[in-house]
Amino acid sequence: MNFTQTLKENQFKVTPSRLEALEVLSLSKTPMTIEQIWQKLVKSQPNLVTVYRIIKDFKQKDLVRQVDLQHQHAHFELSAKDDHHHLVCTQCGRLEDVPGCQLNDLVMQSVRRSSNFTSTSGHNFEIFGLCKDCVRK
Amino acid sequence: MNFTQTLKENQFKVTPSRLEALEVLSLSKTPMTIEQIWQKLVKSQPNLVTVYRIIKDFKQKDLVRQVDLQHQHAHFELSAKDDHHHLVCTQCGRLEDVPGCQLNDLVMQSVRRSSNFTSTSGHNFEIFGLCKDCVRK
DNA sequence: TTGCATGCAAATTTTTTGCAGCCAG
DNA sequence: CTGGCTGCAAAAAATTTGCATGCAA
Repeated sequence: MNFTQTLKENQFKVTPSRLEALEVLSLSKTPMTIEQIWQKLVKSQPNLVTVYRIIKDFKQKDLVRQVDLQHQHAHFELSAKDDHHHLVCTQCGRLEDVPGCQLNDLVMQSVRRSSNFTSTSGHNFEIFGLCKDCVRK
Repeated sequence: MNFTQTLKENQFKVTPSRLEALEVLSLSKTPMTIEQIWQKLVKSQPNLVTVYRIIKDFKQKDLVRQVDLQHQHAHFELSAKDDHHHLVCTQCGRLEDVPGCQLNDLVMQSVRRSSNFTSTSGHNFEIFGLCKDCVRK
């Protein structure tokens, strides 16, 4: 993927922090917290505040989506990634991706029946439970 | 519903704040923030910190589920309420319930295919978009 | 009476804001 | 050049913790 172009298309100036943020997110297999993203930004080394701002702006433009794993912080992942869901351990936070998304019909149906909404920008689907390690304890 | 019994079954002492918290949650049509719950606790008038603790304990025992509407704070609703989903306006936070839940098959299927999880305690499904009022702007 | 519950104050943690200087376009 | 971008410091917001007292069981 061409990150420079992605930024330009979304009316962002092309800066090292933004480019590296996109790179880091694209390389991550799991949703990341702001703090985690920040620690991976080894080349540009921006201020933590800047990371907050970058991700917030990305979210506004739907470049990233926010995922709530109910484990302290908000997590973020690239919207461009395939739709998928998450299995989350309520005890230890362990995370597993559920590949594919069979929710599009349901999403469209829900919107069609809604009186207040006519379109959607995305959706979240997380399944919570205890992972096998935490079940044992 | 008998709130006293609910508390006893979950090894909680029966206190005015806890009883009223259950009552308030059961009367609410939408998920509430800690702050909103606190403001509704007019009879017991507990400290805000106490509400944080009560809801945290309830969540631990799966009496309430946490819902992330991506609008500043975490929201909570009674687990006992029927499964349903939410349509959330990313602009103004407007909320609409999507009644019923057609996800049980998908949840079970996901767990069956998972290598790390064997059971679930719940799931969240939120659809984000712009409500009709915010689309106009 | 005994230990969980609560209030209060304070500490932590998380996120946002203001402002000056910097740099991509 | 010029307006958006960033760093730094500080503020604000959200949540947690410690400890003394209170009250349900």
